[in-house]
Amino acid sequence: MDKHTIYHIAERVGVSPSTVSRALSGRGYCGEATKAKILRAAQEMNYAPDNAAKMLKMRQTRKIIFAVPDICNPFYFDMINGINQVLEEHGYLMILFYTKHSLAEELKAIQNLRENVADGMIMVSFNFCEENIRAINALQAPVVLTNQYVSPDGQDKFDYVYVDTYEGIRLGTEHLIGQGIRHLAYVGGSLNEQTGYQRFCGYKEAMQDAGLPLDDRFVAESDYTENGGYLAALNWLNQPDRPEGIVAANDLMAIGVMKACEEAGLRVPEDVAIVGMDNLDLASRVYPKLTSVALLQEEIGRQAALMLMKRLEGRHSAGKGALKLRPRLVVRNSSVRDRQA
Amino acid sequence: MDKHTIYHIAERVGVSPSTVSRALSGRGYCGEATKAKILRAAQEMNYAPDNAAKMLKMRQTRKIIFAVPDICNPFYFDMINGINQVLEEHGYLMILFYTKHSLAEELKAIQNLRENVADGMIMVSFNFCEENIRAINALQAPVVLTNQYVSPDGQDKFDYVYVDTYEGIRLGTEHLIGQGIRHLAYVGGSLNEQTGYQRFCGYKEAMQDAGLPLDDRFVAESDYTENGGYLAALNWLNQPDRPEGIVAANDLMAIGVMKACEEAGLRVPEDVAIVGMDNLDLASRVYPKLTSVALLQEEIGRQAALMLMKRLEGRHSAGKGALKLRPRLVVRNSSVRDRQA
DNA sequence: CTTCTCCCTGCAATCGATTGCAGGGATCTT
DNA sequence: AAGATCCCTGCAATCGATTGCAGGGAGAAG
Repeated sequence: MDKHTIYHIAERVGVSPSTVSRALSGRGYCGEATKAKILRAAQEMNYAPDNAAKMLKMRQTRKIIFAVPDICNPFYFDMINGINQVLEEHGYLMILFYTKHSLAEELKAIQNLRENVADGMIMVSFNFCEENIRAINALQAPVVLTNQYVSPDGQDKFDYVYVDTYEGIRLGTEHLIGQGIRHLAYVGGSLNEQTGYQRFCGYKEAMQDAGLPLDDRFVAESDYTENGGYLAALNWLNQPDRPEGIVAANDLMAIGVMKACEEAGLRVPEDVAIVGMDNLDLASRVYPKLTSVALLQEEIGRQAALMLMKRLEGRHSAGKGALKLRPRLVVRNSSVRDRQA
Repeated sequence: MDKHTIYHIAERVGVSPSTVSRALSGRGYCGEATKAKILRAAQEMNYAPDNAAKMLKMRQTRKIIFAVPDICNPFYFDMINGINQVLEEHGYLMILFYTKHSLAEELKAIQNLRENVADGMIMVSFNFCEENIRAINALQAPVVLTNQYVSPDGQDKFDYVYVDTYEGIRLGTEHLIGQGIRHLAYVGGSLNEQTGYQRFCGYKEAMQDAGLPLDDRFVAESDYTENGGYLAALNWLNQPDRPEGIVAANDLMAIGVMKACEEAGLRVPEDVAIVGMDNLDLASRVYPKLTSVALLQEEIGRQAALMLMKRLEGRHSAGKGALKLRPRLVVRNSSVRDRQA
């Protein structure tokens, strides 16, 4: 039951620790007879190798950090799932790090990498700024981001995998326009942040291309929560010229919008048509079912993990990796007037 | 940018590595002047301590494993959240380990503990059997289970925190009976597994206490998935003496049951009243809103983590810890006939 | 019989931080 | 002035596994 080391095994079998190490790891020469004796002794003594010692000597942890802004958002669980599939195949473990949308926590995650807590990191960040980008670039360990990020100078050392959310919002907006709706509103995230701004552009350009006017009163900067969507919609629905269609930059906000419609006594989609984005499990369960843009989060997780594994295994070491996936519109009842809910 | 060690700092400042270690860790004596010089040098050299070396010498990792059967089930998100709150306060990281409901994977998680990958583990297991119980008992590291588990001999060394799901199902069943429903059905998990059996007993005893007959035809052993609930209900709803009320042992199955009702053209709750258990976020979002028994998963996570922290900090080392939380019924539309959906 | 390989094994250094022990200097006590 | 006390610092061992180097034995080749 006590902790045994290779030294104990060595003593018992009557060989040197190095031989034990070679027998157990399979590296280097080792005679069949001694190897068998060593393996049997290890078995009998219930030997387990010490991870810390291995880490120290081998200079690798076989762990990666997944830094995620918000554990509560179901969006990320699909990513976790995708990442985990790949890690498992490669014999890595996942350390889940919750950054709470805060720069300070992201820097803590980065610090953990500096301390060799893990071999690499996959990060979802809404806080791109000079400070964390510099910190990431200074790392030895590879990092994969899952946001779109346009590097100012093209000098950044990290890879990224992302879905084009500009195109996603554009798809959703064009879908509503295609339903004959001309008076639209948009609720998204902060416009000061790259992702939030790109999504808004998807809306803006779809409107412009259809020759529709853009009204500031019907564009809300919110926070990706259900309540945020609810509040934005509540404001619009009281106006005499309320919108007939609302594009939300994620599903949670779209669900908040639906709730506001319900309270205002408006029917979805007859009075107000709605599209969301993320295509959460939830989207097909709310009433009416929510039309949403699928962002393939599981696939993103898988691809990000694959990219990280490549880096860690030394292949693919030159150049920056970037992979862009295309979103897909999933049409349900919240946006189509001639369907049954 | 290169990796620096305390030896480099020592050389630069002109002291010994031990002094550097003392200055940085704050343990042992160290003069103020030298300490200041050392801290400044560390700062300038961008020094980061090596986690592996620290782990090896200190014999602790400051990580814990959370072994969870199913990453896709939203039930566990809340637990992760609760656990994480406590870990963060104590400066621990979480390694997420996905056991896929498989004994082999649970044993792998245990093996990781034996190899000192983490200092302790919180585990959700539906595979209690002699093999993994023995493996857990043989561990040095503390383990907290979040299932109810009645030890045959009282000799087990692990703690547990759980919600009494027997009482939960009983609450749900009594609620339906209280609505005047006399013809009930129950869909749960395997009866060969402790948790599954206890839940069934909650149903059975509530029925018996109300003087209602128990009919094997209306008890289904399923698998806690939406589809499992769907199939069980489909079978019942075709019968001439279909049940007026269905108790499901979790929300996903309850939602499957609702789907079957919808397809069979039966109204919920007018034709069939339904209660679930878990009180997922989803329960209040489906249509009609699902009455469910809340199992306080976030609180369980928090309590389990607290118990583990106590063990790791050496307090509370004697005796087995057990904490039982009481479930709570949340009444919504799926079970009450005189409400609006 | 000698020489050259080819295996197998042991010695000892190494990864980077921590810590018990002891020595030395400064200050205080009697 | 001698001894006691308190700080500060360095030496060296330690945690447990890995690995380059070299020595030794067996067999093959000449």
